[in-house]
Amino acid sequence: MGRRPRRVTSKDVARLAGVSRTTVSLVLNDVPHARIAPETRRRVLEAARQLGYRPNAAARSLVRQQAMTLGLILCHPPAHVYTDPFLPQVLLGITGALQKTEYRLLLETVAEPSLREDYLDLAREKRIDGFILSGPRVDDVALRELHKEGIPIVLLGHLPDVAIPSVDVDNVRAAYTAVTHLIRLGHRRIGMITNGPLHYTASQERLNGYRQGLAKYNIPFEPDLVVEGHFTAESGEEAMRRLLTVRPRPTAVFVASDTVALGALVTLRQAGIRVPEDMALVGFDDIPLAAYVDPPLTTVRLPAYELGREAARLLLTLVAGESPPSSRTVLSTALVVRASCGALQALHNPQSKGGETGSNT
Amino acid sequence: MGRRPRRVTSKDVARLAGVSRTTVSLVLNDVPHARIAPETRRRVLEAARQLGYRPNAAARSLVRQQAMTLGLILCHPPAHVYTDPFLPQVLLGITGALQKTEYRLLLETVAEPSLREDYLDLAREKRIDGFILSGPRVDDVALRELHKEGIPIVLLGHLPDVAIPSVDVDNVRAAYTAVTHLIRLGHRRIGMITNGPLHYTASQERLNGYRQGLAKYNIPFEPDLVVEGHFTAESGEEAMRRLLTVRPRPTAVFVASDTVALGALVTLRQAGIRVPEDMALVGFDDIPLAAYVDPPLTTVRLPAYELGREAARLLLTLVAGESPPSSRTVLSTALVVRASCGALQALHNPQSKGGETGSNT
DNA sequence: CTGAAAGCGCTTACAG
DNA sequence: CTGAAAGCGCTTACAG
Repeated sequence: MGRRPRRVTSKDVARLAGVSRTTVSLVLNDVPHARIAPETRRRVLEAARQLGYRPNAAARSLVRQQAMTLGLILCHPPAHVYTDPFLPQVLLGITGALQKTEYRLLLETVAEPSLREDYLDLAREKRIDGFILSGPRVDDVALRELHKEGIPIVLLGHLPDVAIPSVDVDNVRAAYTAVTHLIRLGHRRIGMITNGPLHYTASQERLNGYRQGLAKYNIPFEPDLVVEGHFTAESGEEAMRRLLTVRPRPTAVFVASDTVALGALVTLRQAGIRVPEDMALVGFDDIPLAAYVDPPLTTVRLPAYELGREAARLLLTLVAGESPPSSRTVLSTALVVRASCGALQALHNPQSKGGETGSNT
Repeated sequence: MGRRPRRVTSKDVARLAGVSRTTVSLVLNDVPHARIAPETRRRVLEAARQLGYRPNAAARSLVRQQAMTLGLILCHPPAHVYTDPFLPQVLLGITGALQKTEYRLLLETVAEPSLREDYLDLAREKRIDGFILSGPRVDDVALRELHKEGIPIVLLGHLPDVAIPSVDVDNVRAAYTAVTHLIRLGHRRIGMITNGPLHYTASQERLNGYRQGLAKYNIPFEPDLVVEGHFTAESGEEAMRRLLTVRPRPTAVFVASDTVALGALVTLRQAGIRVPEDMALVGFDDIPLAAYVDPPLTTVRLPAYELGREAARLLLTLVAGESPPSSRTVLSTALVVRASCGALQALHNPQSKGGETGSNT
């Protein structure tokens, strides 16, 4: 490590350009109503360039009362984040939307117990001007508090009966589509493995979609046919084992997470149950690898990149003080039909991997 | 959006506690040599609590000349980040290490062309006190410049002939282990699919490990048997197709990325080539799903969480002005033997599917 | 068209 | 043991 070079401040630039710091600031910030002589402007720009001057972010934040930083708060249990093949895309969507702006992204992961403290402080210290909260929980009181205080917040996912702007997919509808797809393929006895515990809004909603799908076709709901997953492939393995003990055995299973579905697939393989011949499977998420497992997974595509991008855009309008066009953005999902549901087989096209897609919106 | 409540500053706390702002600062920061009367301290603490006071981060940064923020710069092409099942774990490792500290994490993704500008500015604006750079590239000049200026930097990965502290695995050795494992199983004709283009240090090194493995056993290196992957499963599909045209055909392939290997697996399936009976496969990374594909992937485990954690720890000592115990941390990898390499079959593992267990020689 | 001055909210010598 | 004052590096009315 070398020694830090002397800091260069606006004072240095002013001196070199032979103007005041005011003028330096005016020029560098391109202040609208400031009329600066072209020659002066040139001199300032040149001096700044020559000195490699960059305005100090802290000083600027202090005077502007803006951190120029947005937060991304990840409220998932470690087990989830760990296997989340989804996060990178969301991240890319967010940073993509921020790219042309002066805003930067602060990342915070929140362990369960300390929910409150952490991002409350982040906002109160004015380290961030607003934030995206991924994986909001119903029991999160700090969140409602912050929202009341006027901190710009966007939920990735959503919360019932809270007016916080959100970006999400219609989980109910998506699950409904997945299940009715199986029903139309002739299945009447369809199991479900949830993606996570039911206090996660998304888990609950996907379960609702499953029930609505059954109801639509007058298939009675059987609690025994629903097993809870816990985000991991491992939990899918176990859930499927449980499901296989139910009699009569289901002929199809809707697994509300591809990662969990991969675990289920392993159990099926070990039990010598062929997919889709003996058991049809539909997943959820369309993780990048869903097309590459055997058999390729029929699943519901979640627009991860777009979710991140839209959340960031929404937050950007919020911190700009504008009111957003809509405070609840719902992006559409699409059923991606591959081999695991058996639909392709019915079409005598066992090789296909891309599959047909049908939008559900 | 409600209206922002009046900011509470140290002045408010001082007034309520009946002391000066100096005393407030002294108490709240627990300044070592300040002797504050217990009763005064209590009053200050109580006032701060009552008002929900949190020191303004910008003001604090300005006076301390520390942003209390560390950067994580992701220098991967979008295609890589997109499918990186690895990033969440690294992230968790980093935020875990930062949890007990006052440092926060700023995330920056860098698209190829604009390499220079972006994080140069971040550092020059003093928005970050130092950073972790993931995926350093040999042609990155900005990086060397910043390092010369004394900005604390830790490389996730490493660069030849640069004295920047780094955290990495020994890619050469890991690849060597993977390849010699195949050789010991009897293979003599072993192909390789790289994880990415060879200007990535890691890709180059894994290729070197492959060559060293062959050399050790006096197996001549054949350029035709090496095909470049590009981080994605799709690229693995294509690479394997190319490899299958080589005559005589390899009996085993080392794929330096699990994600890429999954693509290779698809090609093999489509060609009716059984793994491991007709073709043995060893991957790299041990992505969370490696154990859940068919056949389960033998691979090299990369300690993703630990890499993130160690990088953060190293950076923390650097920004604290201390010199680190070692400026090059090398974490160890481990060969994880599953079914795809055929080793389990040789042991008469009951799990293995039917078919001959013929020797691979 | 440009500059002097105040102020953002802290911390930290320096007095007392 | 505690307070008045300076200063971190900017921006922004306000004069001129």
